[in-house]
Amino acid sequence: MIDPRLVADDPDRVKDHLSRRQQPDLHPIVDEIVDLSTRRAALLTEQSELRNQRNVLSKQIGELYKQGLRDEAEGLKATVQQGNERISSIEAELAQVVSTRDDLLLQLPNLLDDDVPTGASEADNQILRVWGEPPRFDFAPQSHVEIGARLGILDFEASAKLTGARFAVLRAQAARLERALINFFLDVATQEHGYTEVMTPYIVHRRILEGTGQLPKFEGDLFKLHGELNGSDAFLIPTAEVPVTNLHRDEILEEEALPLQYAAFTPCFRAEAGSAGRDVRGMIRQHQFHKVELVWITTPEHSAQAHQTLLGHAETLLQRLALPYRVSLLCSGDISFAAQRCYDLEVWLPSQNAYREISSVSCFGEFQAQRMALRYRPDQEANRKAKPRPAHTLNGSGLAVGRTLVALLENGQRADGSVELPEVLGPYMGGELVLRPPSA
RNA sequence: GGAGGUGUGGCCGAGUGGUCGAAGGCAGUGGUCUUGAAAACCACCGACCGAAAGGUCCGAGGGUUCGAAUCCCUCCGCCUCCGCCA
Repeated sequence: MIDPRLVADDPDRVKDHLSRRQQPDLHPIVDEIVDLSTRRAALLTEQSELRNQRNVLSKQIGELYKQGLRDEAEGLKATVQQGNERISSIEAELAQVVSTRDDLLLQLPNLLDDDVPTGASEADNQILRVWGEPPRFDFAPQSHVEIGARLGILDFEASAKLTGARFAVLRAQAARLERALINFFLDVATQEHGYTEVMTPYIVHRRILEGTGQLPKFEGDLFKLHGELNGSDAFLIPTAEVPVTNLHRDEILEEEALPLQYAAFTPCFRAEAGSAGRDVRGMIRQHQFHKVELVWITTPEHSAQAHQTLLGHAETLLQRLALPYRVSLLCSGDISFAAQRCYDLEVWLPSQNAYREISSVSCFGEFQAQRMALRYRPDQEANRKAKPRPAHTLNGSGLAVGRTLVALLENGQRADGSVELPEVLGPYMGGELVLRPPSA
């Protein structure tokens, strides 16, 4: 979340960012937070004074008893009891004020980075560069659905039997290709780009999702477990970002330990609420898909550079796979709730004659760190205590596995119905780099 | 699922309802000593809120009390045994 102090001190700046995000309707929330912060400060001061009085008097009572001065002690007790009543009412109001303020704070999206272009929609995103050439076909290119059916490796009828729409069954070479991509992505990340691989739970508690910003606003996008798990509401993760970024919540990391770089393969579960009718066919938009996610935890001084590095890591993967893609910088109206700056990598899909998102590389600044109490202690000069500061977090897909598989099938398709895969996957596919129909 | 135990500062580990934010040890930091290092010795050494005074934090949340790390309740984590299971 945004630093509560910043909201209180410079509400106009916050409102300006909300306007850029096309959300001026949130302005009243800012004003409310300012009021609540003022009230909170007053209550805190009064509470602190009363507690001090209680502590002082309680000590006196103890001593009076030791000296056998019971009557004097009883008199003080009455005073303390009176104070306690006032403390109780202050505490009640304080709890109310703080929880209301925090609820509101959690609803505010992140501040935007200066270089985020102002715009209303996807159409205003800035295309930064285009890599590779969309392949030319001397036949009408088919979609991965047709290709997969002809090869007998994508089976949407089977998945429909199991769980209905927006699921897929992968067979034979498709299943192997999915697994190959996972391993390829993880190997590059861990062996070349310095990431530590982690495997995490795929079910997390509510507060974990609040930490990364999916909750409280987007509960409808998530699959929620029925009933509680270990004492809390629990959800299927929509991305590895959630468990991985939260790995160090409630910690204070030493600056010299930063940056932390994690790579995680997980399935991702998304309800896809509100996307009815969009991309219903095929593997583009699924309730369950696989993704390798790259996560950074670093300092405010290094996060901008880290963002570029991370972007480069994701791009490397597309380049090795020889998939044509472009990079865009999301505008203020299209960028997600928690992000401060975000690049999308979009891969070329011949069947759609369009670039489609395959990776989203975001810098969150301290937004997530504030929410999850993820801090670091800056390197300090001798004898000078350095206060802990919120760390900066980043993440990027590296890459979405299902969509990569789709892109490979569609870009690698040939007139005879076979598909040619890039060289780099050789070791992962047992050297079989051409997928052929069963009869061929 | 059944039974029992346990949860204190970076780590280990004392702790009685009252002056405990918490003994002691280790680690760490600064210093004395030394040519240097080690050893020894001395000092410092948690976090949060606050301009400050001061306040809060002994797994979490409630309760009892003038006062709770210490008593009571609920929850969570960890450990051991049994059962079940990949």
